[in-house]
Amino acid sequence: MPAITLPDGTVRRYDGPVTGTAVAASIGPGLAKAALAMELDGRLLDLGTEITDDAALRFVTRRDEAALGMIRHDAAHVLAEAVQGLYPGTQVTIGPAIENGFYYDFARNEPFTPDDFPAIEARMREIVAANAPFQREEWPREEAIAFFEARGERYKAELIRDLPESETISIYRQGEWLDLCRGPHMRGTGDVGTAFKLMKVAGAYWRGDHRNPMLTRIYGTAWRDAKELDAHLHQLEEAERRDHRRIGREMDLFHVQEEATGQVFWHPKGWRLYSTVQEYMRRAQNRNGYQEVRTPLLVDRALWEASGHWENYREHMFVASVEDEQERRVLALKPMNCPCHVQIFRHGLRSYRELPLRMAEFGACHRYEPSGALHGIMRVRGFVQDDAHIFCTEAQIAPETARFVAMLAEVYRDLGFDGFRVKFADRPDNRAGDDASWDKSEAALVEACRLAGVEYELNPGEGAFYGPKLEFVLRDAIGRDWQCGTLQVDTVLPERLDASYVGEDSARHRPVMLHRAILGSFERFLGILIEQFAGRFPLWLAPVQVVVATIVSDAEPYALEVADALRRAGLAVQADTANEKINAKIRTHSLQRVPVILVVGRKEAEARTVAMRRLGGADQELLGVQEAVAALALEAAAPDLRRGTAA
RNA sequence: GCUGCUGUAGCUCAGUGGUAGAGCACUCCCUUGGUAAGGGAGAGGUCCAGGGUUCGAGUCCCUGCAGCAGCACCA
Repeated sequence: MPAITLPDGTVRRYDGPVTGTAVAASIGPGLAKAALAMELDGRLLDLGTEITDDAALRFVTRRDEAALGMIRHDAAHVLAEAVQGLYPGTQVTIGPAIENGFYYDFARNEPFTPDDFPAIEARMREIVAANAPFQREEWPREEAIAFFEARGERYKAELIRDLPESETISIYRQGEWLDLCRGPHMRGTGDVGTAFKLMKVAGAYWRGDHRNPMLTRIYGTAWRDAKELDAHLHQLEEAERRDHRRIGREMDLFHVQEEATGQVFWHPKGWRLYSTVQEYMRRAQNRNGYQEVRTPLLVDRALWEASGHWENYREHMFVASVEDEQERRVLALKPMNCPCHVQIFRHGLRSYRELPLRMAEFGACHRYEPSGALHGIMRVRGFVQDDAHIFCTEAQIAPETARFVAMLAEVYRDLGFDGFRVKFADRPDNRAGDDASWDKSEAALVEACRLAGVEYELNPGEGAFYGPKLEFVLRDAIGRDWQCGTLQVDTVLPERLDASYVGEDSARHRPVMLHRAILGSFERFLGILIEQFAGRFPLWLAPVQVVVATIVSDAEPYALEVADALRRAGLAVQADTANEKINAKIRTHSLQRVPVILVVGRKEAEARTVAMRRLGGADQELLGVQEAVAALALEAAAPDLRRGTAA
């Protein structure tokens, strides 16, 4: 006699076990038509599942957020059926729903290409139109293995073999086709709808392990209706329009070339942007009690052996060797700054009175990243970290964490980001240090988060090899997430490199090292910043802040005078006195995303005024020269400096 | 690193085994104009590199390099 509680609180009683389909039908024909699946005591289930006990029930309809995942998962099944129908001999493996869509991994000797998509999509639409019901069956394990092996589906057979004994082997049929699947599914293939599209084809390792064979993955996107699909496709276009590689080229910020793969040639405008951010960061660090240092790029391998990097990351380090009659020395370009900072800390006796000691460096690091990892200026082999190490006592971990999070929040806000999330990455499989010290450092970091009021989600097993870390994830203007900041608790490196200080008790103690960065690397962060603003930077960050454009050549001397006044006020200004019409000049500099154009013609030259036009705006403002210079100089000040002058 | 795709002028891209193309950008000339493209002329090429097939290769094949997408990696 199940009693079923609906979301509005009403309770319906049934004489015996009843399916979700029957419950929906007993409530009303509208719901019977709309219900795709159900949530029973919070568990998403097929409508066909029998309800035997008292439970809270909620029906999932197409409008429900939960429907999206089901549409995508079902679409993956439809894709698999379509592919096996069109390309016999292709083995199926797995096909989950993912953010924005789904994929399915196939094993086939021939690769798929996007040219195959129209045929596959057409077949998928036929399958959807046929609306075969999804039918769940439970099979004995051995039977299932034998079935898939007989069909040559060795990946499926392997999956079943590796399922825990306790797991029920469930099979979902859709018409003639079937697949091993945990479920749940909607009523039938028709519920997938038509708002899907195959997107790309790519290789992917079987079970995500690079030692396994590579499968062919087909990605698709799927939505509840055509409007959502269009919005998603539009968002992808927007992301492409903002691509930092494209904007970097269009605005002449930087380039990369074969002779220095994975390293950036910063052009004058790009370097101005870089410098503006670096100067801002330097001021932020100074305000927050950091001492800036500079350490060598090329360091003897002995130090990397001592730190453990040689053992763990040798193949990802750039190694240099020198030879003379006496000896051969092997050095490596530093892949990180920490061991060098420890050398400064170790130089001379340190007192507890000096702690916490915050040592910062804009540290140029080099890592031989795998070729496939390189991406524009976001993932490179030569980069500069806004790195710092805080040498402190265990008791200082919490207050230093709080202080760091406050600094990071201010920096992100100043640089134009609304908010960030925090992830807590705990001990990885491959790690240094014993479990007791991991217990201690993880507990310390948890406590620090509590004291600092930091809420986080867990990112299990993703810590650094020497300690747990907090990861700070930015969300950009079009909703993409970027991990930039980090704070890591390290008790291993001070031990390995023998860092110590003299305590109040006049005995030697090990400091804790907090590794921390806010931007991560300048290269990556500037790439993110470019995409965040789509190249339309606020005035203080813009690499060219003002263009003074003439209408007639008679205004040229005046235009140069105005540009000079702006330059002396510290603004990045260009004069455009070219033999072009003002329309063309406006267009050129607007495409270059220059925030302010000052137009000067005969009238302005005579009245000593400028006509100021903002990027994207249609109207203009007539100002006196001095007035314009003063206003722009004020507006172009970095946010921290503006707060300073306002205070 | 792995799978697939791509590499032609500064940029975006055409190019059928038979003399290397367009638009934009660039230079010069005309034009002196009022807020997103004025007109004309000119210059610009190791067709990624090396090897092979062929009477003949930008085009076909092989190797390498680089880029793109994804996977794996990311101290």
